[in-house]
Amino acid sequence: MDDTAANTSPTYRALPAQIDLPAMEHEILAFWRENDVFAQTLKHSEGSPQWTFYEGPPTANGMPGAHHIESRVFKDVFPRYRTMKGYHVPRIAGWDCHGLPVEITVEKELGFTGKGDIEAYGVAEFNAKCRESVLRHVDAFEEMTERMGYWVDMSQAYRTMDASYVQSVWWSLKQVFDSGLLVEDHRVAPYCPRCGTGLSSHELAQGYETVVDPSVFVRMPLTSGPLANAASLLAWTTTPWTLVSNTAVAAHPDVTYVAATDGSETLVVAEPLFEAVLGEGWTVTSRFSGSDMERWTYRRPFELVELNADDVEPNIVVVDEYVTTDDGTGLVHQAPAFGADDLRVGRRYGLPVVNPVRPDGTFAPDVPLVGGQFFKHADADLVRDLDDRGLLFRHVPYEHDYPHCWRCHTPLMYYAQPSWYIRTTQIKDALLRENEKTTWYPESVKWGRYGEWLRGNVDWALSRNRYWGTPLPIWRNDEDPSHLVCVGSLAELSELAGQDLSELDPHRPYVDDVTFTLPGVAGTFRREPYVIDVWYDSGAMPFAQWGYPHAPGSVEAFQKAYPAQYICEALDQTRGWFYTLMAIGTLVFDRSSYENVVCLGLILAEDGRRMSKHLGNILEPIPLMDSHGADAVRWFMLASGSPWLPRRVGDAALSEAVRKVLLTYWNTASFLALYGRTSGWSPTPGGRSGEVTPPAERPVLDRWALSELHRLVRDVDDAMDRFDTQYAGARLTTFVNDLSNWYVRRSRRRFWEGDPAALATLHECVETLTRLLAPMVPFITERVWQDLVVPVDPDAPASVHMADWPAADASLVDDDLAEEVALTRRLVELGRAARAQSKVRTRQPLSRALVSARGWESLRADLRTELADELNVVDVASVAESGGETEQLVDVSVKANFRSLGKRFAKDTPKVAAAVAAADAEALSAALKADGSAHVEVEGLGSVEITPDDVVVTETPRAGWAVAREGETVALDLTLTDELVRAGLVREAVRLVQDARKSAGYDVSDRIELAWQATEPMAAALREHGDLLADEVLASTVHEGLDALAGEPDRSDDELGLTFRLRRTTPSS
RNA sequence: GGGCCUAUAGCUCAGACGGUUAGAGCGCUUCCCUGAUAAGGAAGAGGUCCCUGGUUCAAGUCCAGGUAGGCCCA
Repeated sequence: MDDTAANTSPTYRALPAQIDLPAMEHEILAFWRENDVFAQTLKHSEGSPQWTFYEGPPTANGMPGAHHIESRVFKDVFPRYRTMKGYHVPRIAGWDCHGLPVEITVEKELGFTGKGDIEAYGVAEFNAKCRESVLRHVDAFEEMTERMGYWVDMSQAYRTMDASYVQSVWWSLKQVFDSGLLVEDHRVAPYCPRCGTGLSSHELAQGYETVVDPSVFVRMPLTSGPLANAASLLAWTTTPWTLVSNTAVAAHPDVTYVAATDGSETLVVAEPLFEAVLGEGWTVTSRFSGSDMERWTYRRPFELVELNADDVEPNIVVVDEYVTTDDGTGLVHQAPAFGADDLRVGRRYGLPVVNPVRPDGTFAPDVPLVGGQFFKHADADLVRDLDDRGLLFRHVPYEHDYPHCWRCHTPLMYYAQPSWYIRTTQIKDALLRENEKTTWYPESVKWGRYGEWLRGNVDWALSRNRYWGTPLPIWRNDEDPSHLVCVGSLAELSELAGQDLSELDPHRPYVDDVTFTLPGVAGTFRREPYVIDVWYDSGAMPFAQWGYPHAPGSVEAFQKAYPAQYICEALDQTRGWFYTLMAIGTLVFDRSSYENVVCLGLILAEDGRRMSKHLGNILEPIPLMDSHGADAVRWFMLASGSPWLPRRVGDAALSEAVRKVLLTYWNTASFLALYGRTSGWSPTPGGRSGEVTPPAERPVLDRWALSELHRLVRDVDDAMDRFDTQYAGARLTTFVNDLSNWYVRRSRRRFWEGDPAALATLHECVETLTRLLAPMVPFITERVWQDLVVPVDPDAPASVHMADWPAADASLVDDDLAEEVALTRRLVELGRAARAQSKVRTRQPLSRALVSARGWESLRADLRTELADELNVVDVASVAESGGETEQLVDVSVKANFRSLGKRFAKDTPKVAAAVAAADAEALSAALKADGSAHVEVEGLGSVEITPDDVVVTETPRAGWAVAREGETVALDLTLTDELVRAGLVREAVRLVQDARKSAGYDVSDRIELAWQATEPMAAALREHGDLLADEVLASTVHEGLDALAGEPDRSDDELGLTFRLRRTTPSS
């Protein structure tokens, strides 16, 4: 990076044509590190309007993967863009430290199987292990973060386990508590028996797995009602283990049920399911509604546990609207301990809650048959027993999605237990209102996946019977359990407890030990022994990252940074972080905490499958970036395919990004450096170019390049503003290609000659392009900035990432010119096609090309020259200009232009089109040319006026080689004169000498001496055009005859009859 | 069962406002060009634009209904 060259005037540093991208990136990383560039960009922008980004904290107890790169690229690119746009964009990293995942990792390491082991080990010791394990992979995350160029401040990362963070969470819970929305309730909720705790709905959402469960149809003989002892209810369940706790069978009050017999027995099922369940051979004997069946009694399937129901009769038919006839039998087995609906209905009928399953998921030991068995494992024995007793009607495997613990994969139970809830259902309207104000990318998530979720909102089950988490800050009076105190900070707790607890670790078990009394209140207050859902922690980060409102300065910091303008995570956070952020923001501040949210799709392996250790198709982040370069990976993530769709990442896709975009850009910059240096040119005063030609006075291609550049600036800015990196990427790719393969290629001669206008144009293009690319590919652009901008511009910012985002200069955009160049390039394509078909190689000059195209007449002369030069013809002319004998020389065809005709004729378009096709093409074309309009007879419409816009006229010369497409034609006159042949031979000779120069390793500016010997007609050609040859190959002297360069090796081409020698005359540097 | 997304060349994907020969890149074949390029260019092969119906003078594009796959949920 250091400039060792003692230049007399500022000039570019040399950019090697070949570049090792990963190696270059490591140099740039060192440069950023040494100069603290990220911190500088923040300092530089201080005082500017703030644009806030929130970092969703990853859990650092697992290793980072390729999908982490994806989200981090998107988290990086827009803050960089906004920084260049003049905003202050602080970015603070965070680590998610609490929660079940951490506990489970530690449990596994210690070989624990359940909570008993933890209690025995000691909660303090266990939590200390958790604290240690949670930051275990921080190094790996930091390494990846740095390597990929994700700028985020990790030095002051917030950690959700820090005392200030926890207290901030407490403060927010107290707000919720005070508003009456934090309440205890006894509900059936998903429960993980292994972890011994309930789960929230968003945790539940993480853990569905497809499993095969037994689907059983069970006979439950009726013991009262009209069918007593004559028929059985046929009930259906996929959880046979809950049959032990059966207390009722539910029917829908309005559904018709039937009793049907096959001659040997009579069964009751819902009429709509009669055939599906029973099949052939059954006859309906009676019909009744569900409500008719209410309170009929039946014999329960198992007598393994006491029902304990003195005042009510158990095992009755109950009715409720929730019963469906979608599947099963329309008769639903009820076990109030294990189903939310069951509990609700059971309560209505006063039915007992029978729960023989202990919190660890096993049946109580004293239960016959299944005592001690894990609930899921009991299915087999229970089903066999039913079968033995003739109660099993049918038993089939049933594949469905069943919720499992999102971390330990244990099947969940729906289990009645007391829990603390946040009544989010009561702020549903506010959540919908806040969602309306939020911009989602892609838009469909807003009212699709996420909106659905909000509309079906259920209360947030907040408490967990666990150890490593933010403790629930609620203390309960042991003599009056309804008397609760919610504590918002350690300071508050100190005051209540009458001792200084400001240094207390606000975790279990230490907070559990804190008790207090209140004056005039009997009893002692003890903490509710729960920790809270870890998702609450991350959703609280907008304020908790600052320790708001307790920490000094946190109020100011928070007010400046709430809400965020931008957040981004993968789509799986829809019901996770995206929800908890919005919910907590709305609960506490009545305002969502973010305005724009980008949801990213999955990153798949090259084989189209999810990356997993199991499949062995994981791409490790660091090796991936060290083989292709972080810029290539970033470009892929940002611009290849749609960010919100699943995408396959692999070597092929990455190397394409390298070749098509990064290297093409690099080579253009390298080309500029080469010729800028060669000609001693520099864009600043002091260089040779002191006076820069104003753009308007530069040659046509320069003006075109600048026009394209400024259209690009406009489009890319627009796209980035809409968070559309895909479109930005597509536009940038097109421009890089146009600049390199049209502007530079066509302008090479001017660069060889050191034309200041060309150099200035290319410099402006590369410099601006570099700034446009900088947020997306920060490494290669920094390198170009350091080598091509910093050395020549004393006012240039020290890093491209401190530079201003380019502003489009509308005055440089010339749409007419763009169209003319587009036409020229289309004609070039046609000409090249004609060349290829005619088998006359491009190096052979031809006398003329004939062109027919709309817009040709007004095509400016310098573009016609470009065309002639590119096609290597002496002259280009229009078919019409080629002589008065058009009729003899060209075929004319006329075709309707539907787009134009459709606007005018609508329904009649086909008729007009047919009339155009039927018309005399030559006459029509001639009339259009002469008068600017023509008439055709259309059936039913009479004479209709046709303008040139309404038709596509294609003129194809009958002689020569012509290629025509969409009304545009290029024809080549293949007549070769001796003169043309000699000119072609000279070009062949030039190419041979150039090849020789190149293979001899000469520098592009080296001068040579040349000696040749040739047979006819090559010799004649070289004698005639010797000056041209000398000029082209930088020969200061040309000798006919080889002797002048005795000692140099012969180089020859037999086909052309040429032998030559060359020698470098410039002293080699 | 519900919601959302996707379906275009062998592969990966573009296709503003509907316009009549549907494109690019990769790969394949044959050439051309090259004094920056790991490039560039021309031609060829390769398509029922998932299916069916509808709207329209005109549908890959708009509408409805299906099919298949993905994600998320019940």
